[in-house]
Amino acid sequence: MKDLKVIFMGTPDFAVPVLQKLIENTNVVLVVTQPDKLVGRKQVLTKTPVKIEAEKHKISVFQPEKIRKDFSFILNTEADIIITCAYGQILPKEILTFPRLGCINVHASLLPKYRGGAPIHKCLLNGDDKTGITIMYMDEAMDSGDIISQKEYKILESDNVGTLHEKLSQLGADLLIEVLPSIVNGTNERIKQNEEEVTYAYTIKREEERIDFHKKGQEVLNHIRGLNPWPLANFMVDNLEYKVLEAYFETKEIQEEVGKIVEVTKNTLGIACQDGIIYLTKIKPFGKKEMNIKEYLNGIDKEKWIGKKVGIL
RNA sequence: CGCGGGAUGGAGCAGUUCGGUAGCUCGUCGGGCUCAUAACCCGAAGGUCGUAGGUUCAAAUCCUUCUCCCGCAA
Repeated sequence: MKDLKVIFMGTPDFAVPVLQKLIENTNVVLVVTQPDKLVGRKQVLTKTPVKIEAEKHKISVFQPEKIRKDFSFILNTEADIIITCAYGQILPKEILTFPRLGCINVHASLLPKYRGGAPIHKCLLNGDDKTGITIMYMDEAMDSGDIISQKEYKILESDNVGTLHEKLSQLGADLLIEVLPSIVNGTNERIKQNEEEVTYAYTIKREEERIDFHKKGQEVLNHIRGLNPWPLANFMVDNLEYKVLEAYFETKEIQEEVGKIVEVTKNTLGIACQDGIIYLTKIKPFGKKEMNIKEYLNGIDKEKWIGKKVGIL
């Protein structure tokens, strides 16, 4: 496959293993990625992870602001196939119909479940026990094209967004290389997505990060896990935001009001939810670094914390 | 120069408004109690209060500089 001319389009860390595998196995002639952006408090102009990887291998990089309008450069590049993975922009029809072998996407869910930008978060938020990777043809709508191949991944108790991210991106890269020969010689499968089973995983909104203690304990834990290590679940106390990294749950008869801090001891901080108490174990208070709950409790007046209401704005 | 929070013994914090001997909760070490303990009691060590300068009889505290950490917004 070394003579296969590939244009790769992708942006974040998740796409990097895919690019690496393509570089190893094919001839990547061009990498398309999002424009460099000013990042962080110091507003440093930062390259995307995909761009950094591409430059490492001296592959030319194209960064259109809006690929919908600015795509002639791509059409003038000689290529057999376009492969995308978390690129971040919708491709215009002109590009989709351009390469002779088509445009292929690597997506981090078992389509038609979780079309969209946050499939990894979503499967954890929903407490799914499995997810996976889909290799698919692209069409004009988002993640709606025909499926070429899928691989399941059984979600472990210990997985969070970070670990799943890592595993799925590796799995995606491997699966792509596995099916690529069949795509090249036209023997691959091509399965339509069942429109009745479609669900969406939109990018997480700011409001969705706040913990809702009206829910059941298990749902709260899913919420915490499904946003860890990014962007993190949070709640408010006295108008200060606390992010939650880890917690556990105990079923209990609850008389207290939901969202109230019902237990503060040397080692534990418990908040009432619908069917029990959520005990926080690792948090990150506003302006501070992340720490074990025990450390934080050393510094607060425990008496005053009992009975406080956790704000659900 | 996008907005804001922070830096105080090993950890987490208070003290800063209104300058006047550096404190709390833990941890560590030693001792005691106990069948035993992550529990309890007694004692000890450990800090030039992020950096540099200024004001003052006197600065963690007031003024200025710089560094580092964190959240938001992009």
